[in-house]
Amino acid sequence: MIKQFRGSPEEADLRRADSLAREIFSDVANKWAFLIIETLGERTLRFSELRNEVEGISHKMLTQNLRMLERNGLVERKVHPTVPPRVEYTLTEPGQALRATVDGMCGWTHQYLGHIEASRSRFDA
Amino acid sequence: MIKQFRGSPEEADLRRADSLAREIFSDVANKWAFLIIETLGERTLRFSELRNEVEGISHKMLTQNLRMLERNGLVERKVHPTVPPRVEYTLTEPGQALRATVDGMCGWTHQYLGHIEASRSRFDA
DNA sequence: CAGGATCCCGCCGGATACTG
DNA sequence: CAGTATCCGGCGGGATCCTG
Repeated sequence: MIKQFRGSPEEADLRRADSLAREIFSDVANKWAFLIIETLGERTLRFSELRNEVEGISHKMLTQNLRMLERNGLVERKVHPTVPPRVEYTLTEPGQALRATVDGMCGWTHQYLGHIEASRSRFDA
Repeated sequence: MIKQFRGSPEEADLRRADSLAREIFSDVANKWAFLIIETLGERTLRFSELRNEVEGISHKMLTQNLRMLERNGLVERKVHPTVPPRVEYTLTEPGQALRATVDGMCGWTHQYLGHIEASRSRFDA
């Protein structure tokens, strides 16, 4: 990504920004994060609701990814101090922005389902 | 995703399509695949060129992901029967379509870099 | 109900060596 | 140069138990 500015004073900053970008990319570009974002959509859901709707996710993976998303400011975590506790998750504005991308990928998947299935059959032969 | 059509004759097909979609999603929604797609862009690159440009990827991960992408019909693999061998990889049309999504995510990352960094600092405190 | 802590198995993925 | 095969350490992630 960085090819120019070799040795220039801006270089250090650019490298930092670049490595941070890569780090964020690694965090977020994972299957579970995407599915969570997609499931949340514009709704507000509780932990257990997410657990039920994101098919196949384990307790642990859900908490881990929610923490990660919260840390990066993509979801807001709201705790209601009741008993039993009630914790709600909502996409923030950056989260919503990313959701547009994830939506795009879902659309892509459905659009090319046929192509892909055919390609697989060809390849596996 | 599937809520309607319970018990209808279409149900089986829908379930298949759905599970296939999830499978594709799991395949493709991973860091290395994204970075490879992004790196390829509109160019045609050799194995070793990819290895150099996709920073930090190992030999093994590169081959694995290229195979996966080829199998799903996202990249075309062209072998030149010369010695030494020359193998070139190019995004197919479905691959290009997905690249649009990945590009979107890259843009997103850079756009919200500041927000995210700030959010992290807050969270880590 | 939300979620930390722990245990532990499986496989992910890096390093290395070998073929065409 | 591109790619397969093998080995193996580390951690990913599931299952389970425990708190507020």
